[in-house]
Amino acid sequence: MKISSKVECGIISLVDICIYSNDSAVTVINISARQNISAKYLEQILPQLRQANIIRSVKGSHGGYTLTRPAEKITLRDVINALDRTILEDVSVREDSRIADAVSDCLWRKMNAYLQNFTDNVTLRDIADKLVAVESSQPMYYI
Amino acid sequence: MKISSKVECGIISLVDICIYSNDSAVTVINISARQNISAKYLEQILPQLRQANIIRSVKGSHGGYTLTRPAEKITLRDVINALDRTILEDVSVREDSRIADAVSDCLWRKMNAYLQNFTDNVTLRDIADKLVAVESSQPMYYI
DNA sequence: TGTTATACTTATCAAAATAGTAGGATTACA
DNA sequence: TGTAATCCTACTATTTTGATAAGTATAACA
Repeated sequence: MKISSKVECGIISLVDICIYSNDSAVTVINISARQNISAKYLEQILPQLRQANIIRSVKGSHGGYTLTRPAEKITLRDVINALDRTILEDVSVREDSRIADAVSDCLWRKMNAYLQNFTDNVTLRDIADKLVAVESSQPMYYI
Repeated sequence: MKISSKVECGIISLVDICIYSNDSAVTVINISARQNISAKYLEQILPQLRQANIIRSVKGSHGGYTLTRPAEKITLRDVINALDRTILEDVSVREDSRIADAVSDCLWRKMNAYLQNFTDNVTLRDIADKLVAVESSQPMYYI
C-alpha cells in the first residue's frame, strides 16, 4: 500500500535511534549518514516525532535524540499518527447518496479498523529484532 | 485510510449497477443522476472496469453496463486493482540501508499482504446486502 | 565569554498525483 | 439518418508530497 516517504523515513530513524543510542543521544547528522536520508529532511520529521512524545531531544553540543520509552511500547500506529494522520483516518469523500453512505459505513470504516488493528500490533521492537535476525548470519553492523 | 475518489466512485457505480440492472443495462446518465457523480467522470472510470472484465458494456441506443458475473464473485480487490493499482502494491521507497531493507521486508510487505487479505474477502454482494439491511426499516428505495 | 555543535522554525519550491472537464469519435438501433 | 449511448484522448486546476534553504535558539566547553 501507499506509505509516504515521510513515514518510512520516520520509522527508519526511530529504528536507528533505537539501535545506536547507548546512553548518548543520536544526532540528525549521524542518522542522515547511516541511512542516506537528507539531514534537512530529517530536521523536518524528527520534531514531529518529538511533539508526539515518541522521542525526546537534547539541544546544544552533545545533543540529539533518544526514545522516550522502550521500543516495545512504540507502535507503528503511534508513528503513523505522528507523521501522516490521514493514513489511518477513515475519510469518506462522498455523502451524496444512500449507496455512498453504505459504502462508507460498511466498507471504509471496517477496512480502516482492520488496518488500525495491524498497526497497533507492530512495535519498534519487532522491527529491530527482525533486523538483528536478518543480520545474525552476517557481520554485526547495521549501516 | 486514504481511498481515492476514483475507487470510491467505482464501487458506488458497481453497487448501483448491481441493484438497478434488471435484464437491462444501466446507463452512465442514470448512475450519475442517482449517485450525484459527474457523468464525465464516470465515463472515465467505467471503461477501466470494463477492461478489467468486471462489467460489460453495450454501445448505442439502449446501451449501458451490466456486471459480467454475480456480485458475490466480484471482490474489492478486483475493483481496486482495476482503478488504482498502487493501493495494493507494496512499494518501498528507500533501498538505502539495511534498516530500510528490513522495514520494507518485515513491515510494508506484511502490511500489504494483510490488506490484500481484507480486500479478497469483501465482495460486491456484501455491500449490496448491507445496503438492503440498512434500508429494511425504511421505505425501499436506494437513491 | 566566545565558539561550536546541535536542535528548532518557517518559508519556499518543484514535481507528481488527483479530481474533474472537454470535445469529438464510434457504435447500434429505430 | 437521427439519436442515444459508450469510448478515447487530451487538457487543466488543485492539492499533496518531497525536499531544500536560511536563519534562530540553546547548550556544552575551552
